[in-house]
Amino acid sequence: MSNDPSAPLATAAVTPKAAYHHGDLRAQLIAAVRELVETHGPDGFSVAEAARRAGVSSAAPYKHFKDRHEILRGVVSEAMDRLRAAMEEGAAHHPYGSLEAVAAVGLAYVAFAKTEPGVFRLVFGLTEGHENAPDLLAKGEGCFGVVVQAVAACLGLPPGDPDVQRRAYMLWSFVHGHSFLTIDMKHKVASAEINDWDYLMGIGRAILAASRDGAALPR
Amino acid sequence: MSNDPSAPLATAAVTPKAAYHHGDLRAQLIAAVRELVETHGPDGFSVAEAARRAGVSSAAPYKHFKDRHEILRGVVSEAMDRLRAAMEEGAAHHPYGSLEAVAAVGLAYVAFAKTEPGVFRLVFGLTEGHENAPDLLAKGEGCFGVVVQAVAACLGLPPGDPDVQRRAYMLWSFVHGHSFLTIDMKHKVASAEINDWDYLMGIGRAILAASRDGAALPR
DNA sequence: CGCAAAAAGTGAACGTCATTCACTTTACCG
DNA sequence: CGGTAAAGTGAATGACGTTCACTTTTTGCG
Repeated sequence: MSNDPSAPLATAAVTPKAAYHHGDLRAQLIAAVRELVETHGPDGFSVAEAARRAGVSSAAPYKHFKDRHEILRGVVSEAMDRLRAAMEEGAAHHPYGSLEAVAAVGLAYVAFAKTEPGVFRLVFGLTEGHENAPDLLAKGEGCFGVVVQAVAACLGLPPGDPDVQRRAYMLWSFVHGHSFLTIDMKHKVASAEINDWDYLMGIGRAILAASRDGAALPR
Repeated sequence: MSNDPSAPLATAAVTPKAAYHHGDLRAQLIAAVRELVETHGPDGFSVAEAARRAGVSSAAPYKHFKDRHEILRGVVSEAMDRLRAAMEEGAAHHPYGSLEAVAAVGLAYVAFAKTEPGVFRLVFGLTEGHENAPDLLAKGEGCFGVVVQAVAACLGLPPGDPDVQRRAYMLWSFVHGHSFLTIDMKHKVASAEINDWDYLMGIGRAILAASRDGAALPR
């Protein structure tokens, strides 16, 4: 739902429950909050300011969201859709099963973190009201699935293979950590001059190449 | 400063600027905020509640901190001291230059994240008022230095060697990502049954063992 | 077509919070 | 011993989150 980030301004009955008075507020609120999170950090957002930007009263958002947390969850949900799409598109630009495809998935991940650091942090920092949100869990699983699929194709193994799962998790840890350290600038030693593509190709090679001998592989 | 987390309750003139009326409020506020961050998440903390727990009025904290952000920074600073100490202690339990020492540093890192997930997230999620905080940057550098030193000793190279820096950064990315994914439970596939020690030893071996041939090493 | 019910939005209200200010109280130092 | 500066108080201010009683609009249906 709400797959189009830029909602039409005219009187469009997109969904039966979306355009009574305003014109799809829900989506506009999410967009406003996304902007606020990006510019003022994950904490520097307020329902009031989002409502102000959408041109409605500060009570209007509560017709579409139960909490402030639910608005955040909406932003996260939308962001995870975009992240997954970016990862899939990255893989699609390279031959199926190639190491490049794996690296491209990671590159899309890092690029997302660099482009939208505030939202990225929000996605992986949400703790308040998200624990029991099955949709977000499922989307996280979906993102991980993209990695798993690329790794499985590269190794020529089924996605359910535990070795595939383990290597995919390792790659994800690596890319996730690199993304966070990059946007945190808690490194400034090596990361600044790191070429992400070379870095990711190297990591992928190190983790996937060991499949044949298994010597340097953990466990 | 304020190296003792449990401040004495009696009238103790620990520092000339610490025990006029209350009894080292500053430290008690930081402790209270640390608790709040841990139980209610990084956002669910308020100056008022911290002051309440310390038994002072809600205006008292502003005699010790400029902002709420400055309190957070205090918590982060103290946490980074503890993190670094834990990493050093981990390394000290193993022979100097051993692979085990490197893994122990990582294990301490992961353990910290597991023990204090809220504070851990705060440390690496602080974006509001921390950009120009040279002390925090320096402490982050200090933590990274522990990794660098262990890696340098293991490889028999000087800490300034670019190869050491690069490998240390890779290890850090890995451990950082694994820590985050663990506490986020954004994995639930493999991480739950992962034995951290074996995992970290394997990672260390994979990244440091390639020093001799360099075949599977990135770039 | 016409109307009732539900959806969507408003404005005021309440309690909480962050922050400031004028003020008291207390410890220290010359 | 008296002054000064640190440490703490309490009230005030403005913003925010959330609720509530209310209006307005849309829609579904007889």
